[in-house]
Amino acid sequence: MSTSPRYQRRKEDRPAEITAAAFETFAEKGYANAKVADVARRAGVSKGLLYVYFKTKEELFKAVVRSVVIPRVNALTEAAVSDAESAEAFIRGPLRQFMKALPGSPIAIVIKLMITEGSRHPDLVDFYWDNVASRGLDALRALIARGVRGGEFRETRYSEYPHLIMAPAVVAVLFELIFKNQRVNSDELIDSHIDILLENLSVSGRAET
Amino acid sequence: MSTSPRYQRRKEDRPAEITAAAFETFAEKGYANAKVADVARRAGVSKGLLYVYFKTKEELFKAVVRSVVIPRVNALTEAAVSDAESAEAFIRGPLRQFMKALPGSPIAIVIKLMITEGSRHPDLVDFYWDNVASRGLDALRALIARGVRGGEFRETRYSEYPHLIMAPAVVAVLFELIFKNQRVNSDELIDSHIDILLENLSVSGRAET
DNA sequence: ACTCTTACTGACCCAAGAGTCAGCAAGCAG
DNA sequence: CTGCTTGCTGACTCTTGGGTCAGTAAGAGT
Repeated sequence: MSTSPRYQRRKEDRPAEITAAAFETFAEKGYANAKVADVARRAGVSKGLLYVYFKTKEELFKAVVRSVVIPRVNALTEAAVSDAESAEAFIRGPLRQFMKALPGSPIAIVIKLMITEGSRHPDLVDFYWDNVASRGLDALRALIARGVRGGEFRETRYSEYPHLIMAPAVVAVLFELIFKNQRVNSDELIDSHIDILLENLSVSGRAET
Repeated sequence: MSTSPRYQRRKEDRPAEITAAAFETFAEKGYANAKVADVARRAGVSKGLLYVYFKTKEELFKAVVRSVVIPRVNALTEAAVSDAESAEAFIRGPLRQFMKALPGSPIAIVIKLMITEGSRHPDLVDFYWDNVASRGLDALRALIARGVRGGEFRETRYSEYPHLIMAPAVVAVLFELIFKNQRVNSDELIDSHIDILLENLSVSGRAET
């Protein structure tokens, strides 16, 4: 009676599998409360093997952030600058969708980890700034500029501080993070904000609600 | 040669002193990385004594949040509802000051702790919601309602979602928390937001910048 | 089928830090 | 001055969890 092998050798896939398991674990528990043993179990791997691929828990953490963040940002920033649709259409469509999806997305978790562990990992903060925050803000600025150039929008404070465009979405993320998605309707909050935003940007003055 | 006593017995003052020291320590390190021994040393007290007054580290944490949060909230919410100044004046004055002060205030630290440890202390989250978030939002709603009633403001989405009023201030807090007050000018960001907000609320339509 | 490389395991080690407790001494009462 | 209460100390224990390594077995090569 031949037993099936107790494990397979899959050198190639291990790092990605471990990274994915680590992301889930960090998402649930936060960095400090996530045990390396948990990550290993989730990845279907022994603790020893994990330490073959990642020198320390901290290095594993950095790998997670890197692997999760970059792909998400590229897609959106590219879309924002393209001329495929009007700036207003982009705000009402893709941008609004993005904002509504934020609380449930991996980026929400990265934001949380940034707040939690950022002070102890300055290089990670730099990485996040360069690759996410800063690029996102630039994309928004470019979007508004495109709208102004095309005569859709007037010049407002939003050109200077695109932070104000994202702020409500970030707050929605925090509310769901802290209060476990019960005490505020994120979708309506985002919709209200988009209305206010576009009314403010509009060249034609106030429309009826 | 008589030595001065090695310690004084000050039963009454100990809890408050320990709570204060704990707040500073949690602020610097976060809950998980703060050592009880550090708190004790900072309070000028032995670890054993700390455990006389607080059964566990967690209970100490709750005591900290309770003692820090309540006094701050009362002052502002009361001012918001009083008729001493017009709603617009209140927004341009005290509310704006409050927003600018937020990142450096204890509330910022409590927000961080809420994000970090909230999931493990549901009763604390409830406490925070009841005594801070919910009350703050109600006060803002009341403020806007007062403005509308007095003919200063028109009805807008802000009445429904006062979250949108605070959102930029919260984002400013996060930026300083994560990026250590270098990469955004919080004060100007708040000023810009207040301008946009009041323009939107104004019954008379758009004014010149 | 036999060998050899190496991906992989899991028992182990050890530092860190939460929580305990027997005893010490401040300082009031008589 | 003496005794007694109790606020206070700090050395101790014990658990938790990050990190190691000697050994095991997958599975390719011959």
